[in-house]
Amino acid sequence: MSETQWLDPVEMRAWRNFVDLIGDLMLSLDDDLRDNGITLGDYEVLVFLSEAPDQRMRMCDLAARLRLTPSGLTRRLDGLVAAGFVDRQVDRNDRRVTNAVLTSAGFEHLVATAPLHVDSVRKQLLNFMTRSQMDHFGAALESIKSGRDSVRSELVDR
Amino acid sequence: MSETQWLDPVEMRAWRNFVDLIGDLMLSLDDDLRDNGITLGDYEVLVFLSEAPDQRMRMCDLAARLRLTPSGLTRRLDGLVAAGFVDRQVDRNDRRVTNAVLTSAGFEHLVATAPLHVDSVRKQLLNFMTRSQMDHFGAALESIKSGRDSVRSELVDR
DNA sequence: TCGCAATAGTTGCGCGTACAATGGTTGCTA
DNA sequence: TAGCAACCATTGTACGCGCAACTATTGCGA
Repeated sequence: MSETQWLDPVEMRAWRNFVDLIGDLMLSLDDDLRDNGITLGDYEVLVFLSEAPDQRMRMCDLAARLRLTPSGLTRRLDGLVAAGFVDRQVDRNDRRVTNAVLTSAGFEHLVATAPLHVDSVRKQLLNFMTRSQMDHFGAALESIKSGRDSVRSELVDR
Repeated sequence: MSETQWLDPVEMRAWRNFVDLIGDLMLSLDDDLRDNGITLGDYEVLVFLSEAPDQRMRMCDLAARLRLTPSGLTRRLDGLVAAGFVDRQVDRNDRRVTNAVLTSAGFEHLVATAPLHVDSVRKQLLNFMTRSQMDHFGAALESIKSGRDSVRSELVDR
C-alpha cells in the first residue's frame, strides 16, 4: 500500500472549481427551465427524441442516453405521456421493446422552450467565457471524454 | 421579441461535452465512493466540517455550502448522526441554531476514505488532462465562477 | 417593556429515482 | 422443435430531497 498522492495546488484548483461550478450551474439551469414549466430532466427527453431518427427511441437506449435506470425512465415517461408530449408504442418487430415517440405536441413544446433554454445556457455559462476559452474548453472536454471511453471499453464491466 | 441566437459549433461543442461529461463523471465518482461505504453527498459533509474552524458549522451555513435546503440537510444529518460521524449541538449563544460537529469517528472515516476518493478523482478525470490543461481549466472555471457571483450580487434576489 | 417580524431548524407530504423481483418476448441450441 | 437463457419493460419498495407549514428563539421598534 503506497502513500497517497494528494492533489497539488494546480490539480486542486481545477477540481474544486469544477465541482463547485457544476453544482451551482445545474441548479440554475433547472430553475430557469422550471420557470417555463418544464424540468431539465423532461426537457432532455424531448431533445434526445427530437434528434433521433423518426423521433423515436427504444426505452433501453433512451435510458442509457439519459443515464437513467429502466425503472427511472418508465416513471419519467409516465409524466411526459400524461402531458401528451410522448407516446409509447410497442415495437412491431420485437414485442419486448416499447418505443418512446415524440408527439407533435411534444415537439411544439420543445420548439417553444428551446430558445429560453439557450438563453439560459448563455446567461449562466457561455457569457462568462471568451471564444478562445470556449474553444479550448470544448477540445479539452472532448479528449477527456474519449479517454474515459477508451479505458471503459478496455475493461469488460459496465 | 428578437430572433433566438442559437449556439454556433464552438459553443455547442463546449456545452454538450460539458453536460455530457459531468453527468457521467459524477455518477462514477459516487459509485467509487459507494464501493467504500459512503455516499458522495455524505462524504462532502465530512469534508466541509473537517475544514471548518473547530470542525463545526451552523446548519444553515452548511446547507448553503452543500446547496441543500434546510430540510434536506436535516435528513442527511440524520444518517450521519446515526452512523456516529456527526453530532448535533445546540448553540450556547443562540439557541435557535444547532451546530453540526464532526466526531472523531467521523474524522477517522474521512481519513480512511479520502485517499480512495483522491484516487477516484485522478482515475476519472485528472489522468486524462495535461498539466497545462489543468492549469487553464482551473483559471477559466475560476473566472466563470467570479463572473457568476458578481452578476448575482448585482441583483437583489436569491 | 411588549409585541411583532425575522431567523433557525424540524416535520408532513409528494415527487423522482435506484434496486430487486416479475411477466412477457425472443433467440439459440441440443 | 422444445426448452432455456438473455433481454426488455414495468411494478413494489425504499430512500433522498424540496416545499409548505409549524415551533422555538432572537432582536428590534413603538
